[in-house]
Amino acid sequence: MAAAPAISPPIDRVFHALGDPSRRAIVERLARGPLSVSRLAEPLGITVTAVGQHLRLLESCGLVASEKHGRTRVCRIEAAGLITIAQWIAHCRELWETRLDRLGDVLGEE
Amino acid sequence: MAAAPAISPPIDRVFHALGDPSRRAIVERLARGPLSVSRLAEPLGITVTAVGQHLRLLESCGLVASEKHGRTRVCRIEAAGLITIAQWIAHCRELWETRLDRLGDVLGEE
DNA sequence: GAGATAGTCAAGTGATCACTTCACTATTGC
DNA sequence: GCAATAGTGAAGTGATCACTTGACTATCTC
Repeated sequence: MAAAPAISPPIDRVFHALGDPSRRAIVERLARGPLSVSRLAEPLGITVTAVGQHLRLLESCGLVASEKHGRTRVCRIEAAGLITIAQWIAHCRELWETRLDRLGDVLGEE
Repeated sequence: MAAAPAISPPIDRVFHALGDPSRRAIVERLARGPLSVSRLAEPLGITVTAVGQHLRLLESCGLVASEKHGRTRVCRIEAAGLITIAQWIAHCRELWETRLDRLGDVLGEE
């Protein structure tokens, strides 16, 4: 066995999703306003199929939402995914600052 | 050709780095205080070699720093990487809010 | 100096990734 | 109804990933 990296709950998927430049470009672009799949594909230099695959992933981790209007799928940004990672960063910062506080206490005691 | 996903500047690497649960655990753990390589490996259930590989990646994108003291490598968290992604999120939020503002203007005009 | 301890290097492996192409199914507009 | 348009599904491919093992180099301790 080449080993398993443990389970993959949402937060993994969100970071992983944003680790890809095409997907990050999609999110950034949708932050400016809703777009169709083919519109999203245009500047990326990849096929609509590939964009569709990225969108499925982005939707699955709360970074994008979409709905079909006729034959067009309209995509828009979804805050949930971004909030997830913002919270993780905040959590880290908290741990870090708590530690600095404790360190300050110890130094203060002397 | 199976296509290239474009260039990979720091921000890609940071997101990619944090997409792995072991690496995220390392960062989280170091937020509580500095640790040696083998201490980091202990709760992860992977070899020190693997941890060393993760650390190299984490260092290369400004999430961790380390220095050798004798035969031990002491690792600590580094803010740069986290700041990078926090800024990206802020950038997205800005785009999104600007758009909402413009939308508000348009609606207000009528 | 000898033996344990801490980490590193090189090579290999199976799994996953980011794409592709080709065939197909809605819709839309003349 | 028919052709163009918008998207989806399945299968395949090369590249990268997250690990491993085994051999090696410091460094510390007695």
